[in-house]
Amino acid sequence: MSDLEHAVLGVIWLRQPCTAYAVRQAFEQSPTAHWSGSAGAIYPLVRRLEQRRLLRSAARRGDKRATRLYRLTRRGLAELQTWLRPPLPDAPGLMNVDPLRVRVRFWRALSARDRQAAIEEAQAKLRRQLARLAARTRGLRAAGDEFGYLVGRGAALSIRAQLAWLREVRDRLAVIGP
Amino acid sequence: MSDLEHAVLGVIWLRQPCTAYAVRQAFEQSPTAHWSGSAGAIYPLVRRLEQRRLLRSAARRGDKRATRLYRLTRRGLAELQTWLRPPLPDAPGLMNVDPLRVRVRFWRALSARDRQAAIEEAQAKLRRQLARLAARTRGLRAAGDEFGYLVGRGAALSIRAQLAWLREVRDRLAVIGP
DNA sequence: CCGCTCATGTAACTGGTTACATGATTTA
DNA sequence: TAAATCATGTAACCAGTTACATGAGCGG
Repeated sequence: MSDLEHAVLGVIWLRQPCTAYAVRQAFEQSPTAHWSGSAGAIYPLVRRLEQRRLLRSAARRGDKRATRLYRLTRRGLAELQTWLRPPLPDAPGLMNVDPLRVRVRFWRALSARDRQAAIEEAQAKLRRQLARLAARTRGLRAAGDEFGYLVGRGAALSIRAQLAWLREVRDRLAVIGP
Repeated sequence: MSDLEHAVLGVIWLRQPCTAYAVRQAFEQSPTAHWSGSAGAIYPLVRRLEQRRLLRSAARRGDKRATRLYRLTRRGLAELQTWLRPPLPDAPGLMNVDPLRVRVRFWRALSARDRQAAIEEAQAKLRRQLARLAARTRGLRAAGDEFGYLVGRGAALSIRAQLAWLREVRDRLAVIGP
């Protein structure tokens, strides 16, 4: 089972009973762009999870649409817990993937001016992202969503690490020149 | 064009002239597990890049195999630079994806004991990864690979941020209890 | 000469995305 | 009542993985 399948299980567990549409929104509104929450991904996936008896569903009463409300079965919760508990994926699979870092590997191909510009743009975008995230995270904390808050903190620390790293990159490149 | 295609362009630019096989190894040996560097990905991709005149290739002299040595064309280098220069992807696409953070979002489904165990395992794996990375990065610095070194520093800072975050998670969960 | 590494390749599959389509319900 | 949102779905596509196959070159 893929990480997306497990994450969907998790989202439904947090919000149950909820529709597949609500799951889509949860992914669409997520600050990371890793999963789009596209209809073509979510609806077939949710159906698969129900066929495997990890989810069960019921029609929303007094709704003439095909709307279905999903909940986790006991097996579904067990599967979610197995995914969350040790053993975790190996260290490489645990390391996060940074699209900025991927690019910097090849910055030798850039002029000093272009590097400078790239650093400044990345800093600006990351700072804006950090501000958005902070607002969002405060809301979660106020709403009593402890784990949502912690995840927000993790994202913030991660962006700060990126910013600190960018400063290091800037300083070092200034020293070594073109 | 995908990030992998651009990254392949970058790897070849750094090592040219080099074989597609060498590109595969570069991805396989990378500390992140994001791209496997599988044959089924790399060989067709490199051929595509050559058809688009971003790469050119020649047979290795005195080698009766089908070995081909690739270089970037002027267009290939221009394409690489365009990818590296601003505008960068939007902030969400610039944020890194952390498989650990994804899981913690759902830790409410875990008992206090299991959370504790998960934290400890993650810490252990991240510390080991950090040690491996440090050794590797020292080597790059010694070899005069300035950008390789900086990327290693970025990865190290990122792992340290993860570890700092895990400490925060541990402390906070200890306070709020089950 | 045997086994390992170098080197290329393909077929079947998987796990998504994009784009489109439909219709019920709610809100201005 | 029109527009926006809720809600589900599918077809075509795409990028990348797994697994397999082939063969040259090289070191012990």
